[in-house]
Amino acid sequence: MSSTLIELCYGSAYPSIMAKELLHPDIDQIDLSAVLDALSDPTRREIVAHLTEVGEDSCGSMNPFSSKTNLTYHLARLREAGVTRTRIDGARRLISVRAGDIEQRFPGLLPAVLTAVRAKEPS
Amino acid sequence: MSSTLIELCYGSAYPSIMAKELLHPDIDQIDLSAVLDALSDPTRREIVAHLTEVGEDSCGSMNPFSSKTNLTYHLARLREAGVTRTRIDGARRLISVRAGDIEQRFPGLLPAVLTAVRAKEPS
DNA sequence: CCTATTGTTCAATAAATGTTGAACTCTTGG
DNA sequence: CCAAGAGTTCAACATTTATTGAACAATAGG
Repeated sequence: MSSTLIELCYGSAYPSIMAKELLHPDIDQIDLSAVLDALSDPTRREIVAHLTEVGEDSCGSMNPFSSKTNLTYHLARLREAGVTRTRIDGARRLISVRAGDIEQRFPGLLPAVLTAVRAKEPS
Repeated sequence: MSSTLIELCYGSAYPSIMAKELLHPDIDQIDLSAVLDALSDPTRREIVAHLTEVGEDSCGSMNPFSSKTNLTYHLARLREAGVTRTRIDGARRLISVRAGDIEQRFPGLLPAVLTAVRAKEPS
């Protein structure tokens, strides 16, 4: 795992690379431990469930789930694990779940987790 | 989570309770975070995969997976999460996966994880 | 150009995690 | 009863976590 947050976010500590493109693992590099770890946190699961429902959402819209700073952390965790994709849209970041990729890599896993989340917390 | 290992193992720090009955959550108390957390560790996943294959096994037979001491820790983790059941058989402990219970509580979850484990490490 | 908005970075902190070796307890077979 | 085998407990440790507030950077709109 990267040591600094900037490396975790951009895959490099180079300032020149900032705000260009965020680091996403490609399908083959998605690691089961990382995914399960990402999904083992209740806040992150709620984020994933929410994103699954709405398709795509900005960081700011998800403030109810956690504080702004902490959200950055959790979203980085999800993205770095390969669970979500973050695309830059002006000043905002739009997040979505990489449902197809995760399904391709670990069939049945995400649906099972989402079923469990919905069972506990009805939408 | 319990503070001391003895509490984690027996649900109480009372020495008189030792070696009598190990603490297992019942189905309704099995927590998704705890299960995902238990399964997020590669060593524990291998243990679960192995147990799924052989049905039931003793602590000592699983030494290849980790050191004796560490095995106690990981097995306590799995048992406390509700993933495995440990029954005492004389001087030995026989461990098995609570596949039915987990399936009832979180349908599809364990099969998906096991499929992923097998895909990575062919038996 | 200013400023509000959006989100990130940094440093700090408290707690949990995985791992180890030495000492211990319990059970069983001789 | 005693020694060997099975597994646990304990204390210690280096890492990783989740969380916070203050300061920062980038963009969009007036």
